[in-house]
Amino acid sequence: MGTTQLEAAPEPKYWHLKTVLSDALDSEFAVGEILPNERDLAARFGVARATLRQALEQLELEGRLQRRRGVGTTVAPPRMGVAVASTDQDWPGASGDAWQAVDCTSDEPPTAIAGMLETAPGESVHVLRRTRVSHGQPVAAELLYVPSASVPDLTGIDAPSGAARARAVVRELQRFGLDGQDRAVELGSARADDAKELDRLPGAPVLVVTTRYLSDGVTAAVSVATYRADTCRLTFGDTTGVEIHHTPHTRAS
Amino acid sequence: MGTTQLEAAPEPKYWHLKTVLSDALDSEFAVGEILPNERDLAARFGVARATLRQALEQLELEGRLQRRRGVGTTVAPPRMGVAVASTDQDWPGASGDAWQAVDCTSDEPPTAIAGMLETAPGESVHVLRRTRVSHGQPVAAELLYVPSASVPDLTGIDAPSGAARARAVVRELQRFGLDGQDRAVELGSARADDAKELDRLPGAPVLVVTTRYLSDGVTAAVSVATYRADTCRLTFGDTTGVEIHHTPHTRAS
DNA sequence: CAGTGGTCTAGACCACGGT
DNA sequence: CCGTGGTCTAGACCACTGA
Repeated sequence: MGTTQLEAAPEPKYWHLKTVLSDALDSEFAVGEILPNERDLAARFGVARATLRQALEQLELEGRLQRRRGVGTTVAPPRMGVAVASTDQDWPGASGDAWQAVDCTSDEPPTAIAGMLETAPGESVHVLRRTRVSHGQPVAAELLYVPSASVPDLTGIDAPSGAARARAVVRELQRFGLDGQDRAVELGSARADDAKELDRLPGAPVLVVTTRYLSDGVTAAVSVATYRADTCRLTFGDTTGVEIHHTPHTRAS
Repeated sequence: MGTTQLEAAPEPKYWHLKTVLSDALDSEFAVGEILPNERDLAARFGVARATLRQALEQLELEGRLQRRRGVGTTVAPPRMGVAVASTDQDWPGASGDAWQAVDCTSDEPPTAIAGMLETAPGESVHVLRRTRVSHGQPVAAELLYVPSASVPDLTGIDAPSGAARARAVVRELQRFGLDGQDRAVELGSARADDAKELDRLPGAPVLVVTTRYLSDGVTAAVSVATYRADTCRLTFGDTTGVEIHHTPHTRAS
């Protein structure tokens, strides 16, 4: 027999702290309420501020807290469900979608994008910037790459750039048939420009949704959308509006 | 005193450091190569170890690095594409899927799950644990909740628990028609049990995929799958095997 | 065993938001 | 201006891995 391991597993302080805080959030705080500042909290729990911050960071990552410099730490509402794909596949800009065109320029795409678009090296494409707002706050920033070949009838548009041109490009795109979409979701950290759009600090965790729009068997456009990982739950499927009470994750059963 | 302010950079040190390291990874290191240890790296860049670690953490979050205690920091291969949904919707356990049944118990589900299953409070359901391996390493751990009503013909099965029973439950599930699936993806941190399964530390960032299986208009089962966020890119759509060269994110355009 | 990353401390200063 | 969270330092010890 021998090794009866009771496993006196030394749980890290910040991990235990996270559990304690999480329970406190459930029982003693209301959504939107402001927590004591980090220095007070650290003193109250008898740990260094860095340790306390490690716990807060995890809770923010899980969407339980929201921290803003100069303001304080508040209890976050449950993550909002954001529909990424419906059963019926549509071009970007289909009527009633939640995206707002911001700008349109012409630029050389990153190599990874150029590879998906199968454009020649150095070839410029239309680069649309769009943002998505849900429940009154920005949830996603998107860069939509559209090769010139996908919007041949754009010559008549006078606006050389800006939101007006962006809408024109989207309008032209919808004249084509859409064969399908390929999507991928991965974790990333917000670039400086996206972070600004999302009202977060650079490096904030984001869910990066890369979508390839297929028309006539070729990639007609590629979209890279970065969603705030702290506030969003991406939904796929038919009943996008269904309420899921709370993420079962990180909660003890 | 560290703050050498000759650089007109309001950019945080760790952020700049991350960029420098990222470029170095592209140009000077091969996949799998071991980096110098954190103390040496910090000294080389003239920063405290904590600051260096902040940069490494971000790079690990983005899937560029892999760190293992007692071993070192290695250059991670590009994220692997993991198919989460195909066009044809299937029950879990459909022939040829990548999941491996591990265990099956009967337990009361978390309240959030019970809400989706619309089971009575306190009612026990089958809880299957499955793991998913891709390219030789574990990528996901799943808990599949199946109400007894969804598998009425399970009485003949002798195995009270374990992998054999898990496979039996899955087999019974497939006898029903599948109306559709609802999926949601969100960021979470690995619970201790999932972390062990995924060969990561507790708290590691994971992509939580919650799937609701609909049959005859009711929720026949709910699955909560946690994917390693550092190594996985979740793919949705028809051409799940398509190679996407590199995440365009976090790379300067 | 030695070396690695993981945790933790007790300070300090900075950047930002609101008053 | 003050108070907040964000960044940074220079140590220390612990837990794990592999030889």
